[in-house]
Amino acid sequence: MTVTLRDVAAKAGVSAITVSRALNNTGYVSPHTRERINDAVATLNYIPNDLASSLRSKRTQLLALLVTDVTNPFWTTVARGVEDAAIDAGYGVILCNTDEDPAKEARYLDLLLRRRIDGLIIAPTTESTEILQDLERRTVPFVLMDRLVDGVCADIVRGDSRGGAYHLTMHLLQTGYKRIGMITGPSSVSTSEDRVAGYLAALDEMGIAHDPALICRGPYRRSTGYEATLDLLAQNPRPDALFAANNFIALGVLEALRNEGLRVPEDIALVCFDDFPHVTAGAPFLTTILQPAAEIGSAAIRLLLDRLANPDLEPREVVLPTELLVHTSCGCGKELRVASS
Amino acid sequence: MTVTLRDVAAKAGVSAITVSRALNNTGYVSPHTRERINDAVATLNYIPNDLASSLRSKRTQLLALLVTDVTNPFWTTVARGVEDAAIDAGYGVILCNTDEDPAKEARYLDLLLRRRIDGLIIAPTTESTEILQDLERRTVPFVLMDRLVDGVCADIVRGDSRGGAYHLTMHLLQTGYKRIGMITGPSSVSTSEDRVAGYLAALDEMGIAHDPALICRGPYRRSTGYEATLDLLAQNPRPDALFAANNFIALGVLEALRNEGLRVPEDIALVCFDDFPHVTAGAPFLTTILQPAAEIGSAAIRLLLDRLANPDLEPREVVLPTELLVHTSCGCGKELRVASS
DNA sequence: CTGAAAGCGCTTACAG
DNA sequence: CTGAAAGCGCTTACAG
Repeated sequence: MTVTLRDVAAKAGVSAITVSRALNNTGYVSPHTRERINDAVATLNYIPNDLASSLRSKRTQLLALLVTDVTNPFWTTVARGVEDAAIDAGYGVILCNTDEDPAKEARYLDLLLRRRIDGLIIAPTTESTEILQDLERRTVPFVLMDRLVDGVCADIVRGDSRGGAYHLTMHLLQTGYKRIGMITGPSSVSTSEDRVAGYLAALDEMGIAHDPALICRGPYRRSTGYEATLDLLAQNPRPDALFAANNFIALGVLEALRNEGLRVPEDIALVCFDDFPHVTAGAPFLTTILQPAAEIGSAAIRLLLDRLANPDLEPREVVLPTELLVHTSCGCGKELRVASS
Repeated sequence: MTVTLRDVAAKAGVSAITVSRALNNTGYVSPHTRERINDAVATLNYIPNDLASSLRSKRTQLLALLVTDVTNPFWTTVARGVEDAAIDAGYGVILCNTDEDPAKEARYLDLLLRRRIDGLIIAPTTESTEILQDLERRTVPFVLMDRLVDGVCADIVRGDSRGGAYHLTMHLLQTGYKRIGMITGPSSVSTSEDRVAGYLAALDEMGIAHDPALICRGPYRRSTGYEATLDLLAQNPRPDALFAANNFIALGVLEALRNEGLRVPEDIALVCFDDFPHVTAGAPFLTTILQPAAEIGSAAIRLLLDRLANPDLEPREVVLPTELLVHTSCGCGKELRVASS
């Protein structure tokens, strides 16, 4: 029923291996033979069976990318970078969304290992240590992305969270803000603590004592921004600026401020990490630290390919610089200028 | 090196088929044997090879979803609906982004057929006819999504574009707007023409002659909204309301209006299809027709599973109702109330 | 430049 | 309830 290599070989009057060699460009095939084979492939409408070839060759030419939230444009942009770079290298990419859920992550990983992917890029959830150590034991090639994990020594690509947070905080301080509320992710996620570290470093450099009550933590979600903002606004004295450690948190902050009747930046300043590029189209909705999402993706593929080529490589760390965008318009006509540089 | 079924069988002191039966719950295995097998699996850290089992059984338990733009939250929500429903049924889903590019679509399809996916759900690009007819010839089970294609008779799930556009237009007319500019997608995409049809039906019902100059077409992109808005604003008399046929077009419209110094809704009204749910969080940024994206996804899986179970089924069409949301806030504090119902 | 044989790791189909 | 044999559709390794 389905056309196989054997059928093509019969039609072309050659052996199966010769067809394999012609189609995969592995080994020599005379031009005349090649032509006959191509004709046979075309008339029979042959589609090779990658299951069979992968089973035999022990390579699938398939990589996987596990991200923690596909609804976040940061991650879709990373995914685009990964995919483009992978295709250039002749690999396909399977995109999986773990939703920050260790159970989902474990299920996907099991599925992927059963499919015998050649390697994977993973933005770990908050409890990935064991899963990753298991991968190390199985010598599955993988690259960490965005987040470091204690006890796991592997290639990693990430943005400069600490540096970015430092710049964002400095920007606020130099503009004259003094009491900056920091709303960040879980303490178990390295980006979250790195951003706190950058924030503290800037305060320190400017000789401002830091108030622990100004630092709020929670999942990288809208609700975290909303609730933390209400908490921070209840403080006395209340913050004159807020630092949202990611874009979703910033949305929650905006919502809470609106409900409280506070305007940005007239009543309170707001800055954040990442934005919503397709909505804001190059004009971030707040003063923002932008991470080079697509480059993070392509760098991860580069590390992974290097490792596939040479499994004994020492683990490497790639830290990509961030960009401070001081801004301006929210995409709907209302000006949200926080400060100018 | 890698642990195989044979190794597990040897360790458990049974044959390979028995292990296969135990792990797949196919056929009887005595409780005692099963226990020994489970122990062996655990101590050997066995991971089944799905390539081998798929090759033999001719089923991969894998479906594919081709969408035209993963950066559009409408499609990520659809994908979520597809994936959740697929997992419940024991299938994995491979998500592919065609970017409205027929070449990319063809490349993905080739890759997927080589991997022998069991079926696929496809939101076709503007030139998919041949590719889809090829799928029909190969009897690959597939379901169309969002868009009909001329000359292709297949299962399809879509939102009620015509009905939604009718309601949106009626809403404007009943609020008192009379000259409504329509900015829609390419005429080769069925949703685009359905939305025009709904728009025309509403005008007709209210006894308003339609002006062809008020209908602009282009890709479902921001730039289309931007350019068409400038064109429409140059008309005399100029429109008092604009209808953006999708969310990205609406962003371009907003940008153009802002550049022209026009406020929504004081100077001109604006309505659209779909919004940016994660950014606006339930409060659409404009008066909007919402399509039930997740339900479109799960319905597609249902049709596809039915077809896998029974390939001779007559093609079915599922049209899901849309919802009119009259609104309000743009997510950054500025009110964009267009009209009230 | 081309081929015959063996095998990747499973499951099907047939027995008992 | 369990097993021996065959085969899914390719590619590897060895020859010529």
